[in-house]
Amino acid sequence: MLLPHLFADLIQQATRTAQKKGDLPTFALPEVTVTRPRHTDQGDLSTALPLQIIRAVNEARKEKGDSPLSPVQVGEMIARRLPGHPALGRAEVAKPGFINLRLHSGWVAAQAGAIARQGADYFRLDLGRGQRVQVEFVSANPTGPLHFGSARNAAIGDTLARLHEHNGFQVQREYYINDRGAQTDIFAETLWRRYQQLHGVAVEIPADGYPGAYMIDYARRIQADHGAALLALSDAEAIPRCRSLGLGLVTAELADDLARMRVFFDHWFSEQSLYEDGTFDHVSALLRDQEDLYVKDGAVWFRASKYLPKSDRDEVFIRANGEPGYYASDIAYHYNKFILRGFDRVIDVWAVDHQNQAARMPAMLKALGIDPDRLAIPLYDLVTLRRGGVEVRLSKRSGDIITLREVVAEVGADAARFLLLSHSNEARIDFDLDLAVAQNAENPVYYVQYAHARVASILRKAAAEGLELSDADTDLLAHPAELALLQKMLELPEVVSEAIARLAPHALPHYALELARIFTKFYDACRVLSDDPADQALTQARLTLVQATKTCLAYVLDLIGVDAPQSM
RNA sequence: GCCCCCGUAGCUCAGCGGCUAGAGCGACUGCCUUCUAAGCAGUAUGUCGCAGGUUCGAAUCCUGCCGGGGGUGCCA
Repeated sequence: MLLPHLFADLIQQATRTAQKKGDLPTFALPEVTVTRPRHTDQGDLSTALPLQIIRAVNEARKEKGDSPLSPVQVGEMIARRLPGHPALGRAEVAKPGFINLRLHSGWVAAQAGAIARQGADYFRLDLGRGQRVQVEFVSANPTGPLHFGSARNAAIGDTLARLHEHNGFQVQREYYINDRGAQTDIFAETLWRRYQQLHGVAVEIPADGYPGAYMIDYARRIQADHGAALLALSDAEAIPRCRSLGLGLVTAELADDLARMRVFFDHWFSEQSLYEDGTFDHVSALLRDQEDLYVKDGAVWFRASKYLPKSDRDEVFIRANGEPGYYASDIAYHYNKFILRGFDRVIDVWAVDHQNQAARMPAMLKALGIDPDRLAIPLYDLVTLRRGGVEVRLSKRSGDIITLREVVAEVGADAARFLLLSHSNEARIDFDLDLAVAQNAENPVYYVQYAHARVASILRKAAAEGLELSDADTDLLAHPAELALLQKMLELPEVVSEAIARLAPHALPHYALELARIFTKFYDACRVLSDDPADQALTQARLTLVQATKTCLAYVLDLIGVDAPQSM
């Protein structure tokens, strides 16, 4: 249980007791919230409950003819009735009407031993209770290399997946391949023309084709595998062939690019397969039977307005040209996710330019009989890349693109992930690549990694001196720097829980930085290893603390997919 | 026009109802015979875009305005 929840329970019990004993009048209590105050002199955890209930208290007292109480008096009445708990230390009531609670320092110190014993399990929560969750992310069109914007999607999606799989969910990472439709057609034709050009055929790529040099690379690879064999084919035969060969090349490349960011997918899902295995037909029939489809202007429309009372807008299901629109694919796809594959929960990670599309998803889910709350769509803003202050366009159609691969090669997967995850999803990321590289050594990610390397170094040295981690007397951990370090570790489950609830991982790198800073202060203030035999017990206790720190740092770094080095 | 996001220290950004607004970078001053100085200690810096409102309490919620970005039915 999260510490704020535990303490909220204690406060609630105390308040009920105060009511039963007649200190306070009886009335319905609001939900008790306990928060982490900003300043240490305001306790480790704090609640403003007296301020929230003061009106109800005094109204009830007035009816009985009693004089009004101050929030501080109410706070004291509650604080007096607090039940005992090993984690609970002192409780004090502060000025306007806060109850500020301290953790019991002996209990805090003992957590060092618990963490060292249990490892990362100490921090894990069973939020999912085994629920199956799918995280679908990146899913960029398979028409070329990933540009740097996709790196943000990759970092967010993968970290959301890691957060879930460490905290009680069964997770599947999926990449949705848009392997049908106009973009794929143009991609296939461009590839075919490039292939022909390699063999000296005087043809041009389509006017709206893909001009990037990478298309020539793909053509070369087809040439390497098949020589001139395709030249004998007609356009009608060659283009589908090139589509298939090209998609194979691109998806392999996508997987390779993403692997360089430590992102690995469990499943690559083909949009086309929805049309080949009958899912689309089945969903169409289903909607038709529900009278959710109608014809207008030569197109077939889905009656979305029926399911979204606030909207009178319907969606094109099948376009006038007979081709299903993307919304149709999305319906079939989500039918597949929820009904055919039975995920309890699905997370689609999309960029903000899909905001309207995201807003329309609940309509289809309701039509399919699926609770819309089972689908979550975190939206993140775009990444603007600059080089020497000049914006570098990431556009896929411009020919000159900055790829994910290039940037990762330049700044490294660790720095890239840490940086991309440090911003809230809604914030646009705008950074200068030259600056990022120039500041390489000053990058916060290295500060965190350095802290981990120092921790590892101490433990290595201790092992070399024959010291073994054993049952230490953690009561010896009483230095402010030691307790501050433990306090920070104890906050981690709250950070994780919040990140999952909001589908927003950005607090994790910030937390990692804070933890690293507090460790480094401890490192500076408290010598761990000592030659003096008289210090043996303290050394043991501190080694336990260092081991706990290693566990905690490594776990957070694992969650954000950043390496935890043993040395630097 | 309408909808969504952003506007917090010189820069990049956290904080999004709680009691004295933070971090990193940058600036300035000290600190390496001791477990990694990719470090530590200290100093300086903010009308939290503007104006109202709600609340015991607002950077945080509501309304309007200003500035930036995105979206707006047969592309995805």
